[in-house]
Amino acid sequence: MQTYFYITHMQLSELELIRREKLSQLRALGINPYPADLYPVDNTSKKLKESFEEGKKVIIAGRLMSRRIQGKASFAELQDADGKIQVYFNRDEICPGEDKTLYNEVYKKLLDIGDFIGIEGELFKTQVGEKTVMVKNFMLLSKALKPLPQPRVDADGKVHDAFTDPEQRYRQRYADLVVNPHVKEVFVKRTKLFNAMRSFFNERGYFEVETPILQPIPGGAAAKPFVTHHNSLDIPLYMRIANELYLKRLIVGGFDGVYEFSKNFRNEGMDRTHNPEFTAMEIYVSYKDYNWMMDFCEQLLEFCAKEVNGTSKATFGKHEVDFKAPYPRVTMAQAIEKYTGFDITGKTEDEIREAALQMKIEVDDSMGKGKLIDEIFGEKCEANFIQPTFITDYPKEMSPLCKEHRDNPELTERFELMVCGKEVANAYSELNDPIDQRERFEAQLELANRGDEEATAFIDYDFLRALEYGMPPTSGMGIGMDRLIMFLTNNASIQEVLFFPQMRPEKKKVDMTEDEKLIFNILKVENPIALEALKTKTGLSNKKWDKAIKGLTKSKVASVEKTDGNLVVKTS
RNA sequence: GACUUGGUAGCUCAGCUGGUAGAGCACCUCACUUUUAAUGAGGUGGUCCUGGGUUCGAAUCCCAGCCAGGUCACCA
Repeated sequence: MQTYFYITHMQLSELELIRREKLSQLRALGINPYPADLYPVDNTSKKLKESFEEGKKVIIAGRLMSRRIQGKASFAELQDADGKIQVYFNRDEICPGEDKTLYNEVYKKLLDIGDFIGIEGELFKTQVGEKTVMVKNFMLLSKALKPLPQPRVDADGKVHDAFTDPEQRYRQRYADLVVNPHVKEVFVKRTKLFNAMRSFFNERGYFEVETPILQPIPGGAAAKPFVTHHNSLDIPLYMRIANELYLKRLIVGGFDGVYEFSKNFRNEGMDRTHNPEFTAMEIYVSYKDYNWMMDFCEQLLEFCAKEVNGTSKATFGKHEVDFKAPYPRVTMAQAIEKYTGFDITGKTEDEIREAALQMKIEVDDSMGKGKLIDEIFGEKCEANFIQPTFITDYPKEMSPLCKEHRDNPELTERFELMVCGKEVANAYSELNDPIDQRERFEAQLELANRGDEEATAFIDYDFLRALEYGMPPTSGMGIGMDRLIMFLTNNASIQEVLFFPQMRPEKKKVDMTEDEKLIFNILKVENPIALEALKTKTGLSNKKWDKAIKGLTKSKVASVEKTDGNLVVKTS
């Protein structure tokens, strides 16, 4: 028990120990640092600044974020959900009587930056004109035991000591949000985007639904799924990689338009633009085609951009992007011809492979015609589309869920929306011919067997059964929500737009090293013990011994004492 | 996965060819009743990411590993 106590104490920094000490001093004064009572807040920092009234009585609450103490008076900043406001603590205002404890002890000595406090006071303006709350009474609402990072802004608006280390910011997003208002703003915009899309769809009568996240067959996209296991059914289940096939089942079931914000999971690599879980929005509307969906998409995005940023324009890195509709529509063949000079129309697989080789694009025998075209597009064209552009009419082979093009059986009625060289949306005239769909699934299976990792290796027979009951002509679209919000908030990294991006687990620091435990176990048997004897018993090398015994004495588990000229080790 | 940069106090960072670990802010003590990066004086605070190696001596050099960022590849 004792060991545990000392070790845990060792891990606390001086600042943390001081705050714990303050905690017990507060309790000694009869102050509960974590009171249960409701605190009757009637204002926010934002409201106070917007509708300022000299002398108005207000009750606010928030975190203490900075303090400027000048003896018997002090200015501080209180931060609530809306921002910060200056508060003024004056000893004689807070303690009108003889007892000045509340100011001298509680406020000056026992409060810390980061503590939540409630304040009753009156509005006034300082000599410099700063809108301020004159504190008449205050109450500790919650004590902070860990010190926050403290970025400060100087007179020129320059930020000093900003909390910037990405690892710490992502692992401790709570701290990031407290001290970095611009980070909070990103997530406010994220939610605005979701709300904007919802209202756009709802106004048009489309219906928000929920479909399974645990699926027996992971369909609707080509991606490696996470596998889990259901105990009582004793079957494998997969975390969804897409929700497409379920939403189409609902169109079969008779809904005119359904949409879902779908948390998807893909067991693939992580990088600046990929997180294992991410959010897609998928919408399906019956009796429409992909031409209609392009109109719908550009109107949707213009609306969303304006709702989020107040303008259709957005800055992304060095690019200025304008989401104002309409967007250019370019077929894949036109795009390839424009950027490579090669016309793919009517060419055989071998001719295209030859062309790709001449463009120095890596190809292999597992690649079919569609895959080759996709490679050429990805390599030579994609990056050129900065302003929102619809790329249309993808090769059939790449699009197993998409209806064949009405004018060309080698193509499909599909578009992707490119922004800054990246895909933001993907849409089809949905394939609703059950026999064609079955053949496409089988072709995918064959591609998968041929070694194409992107091809789908599962056939969802229940989905085919649904199609056999009849699905009306339907157009569907998926939008990568994380990617879209990256564009709208000018963030190059997906981690900046997710509250809690996936990270490798933090390693727990061991309380005692193996060598320290070895020494400690000997001490438990023989205590005190001569230093030389102890060292011999451990059998440790000089270096290891030195390190281990210093570790123990430092954490005050053991101490070395000199008695009669002999060094003796004993536990503390 | 490859390459690359980094990990030193609560935060931001410095630390040269190896020689007793530093600064600013924060924190603690004192002074200061309208300041705003408040101010003045004094002080405390370190597993230099981890583990090996070289060396009389390693934050520094070498090897291996962990974590993170970036670039590229792969992948939606």
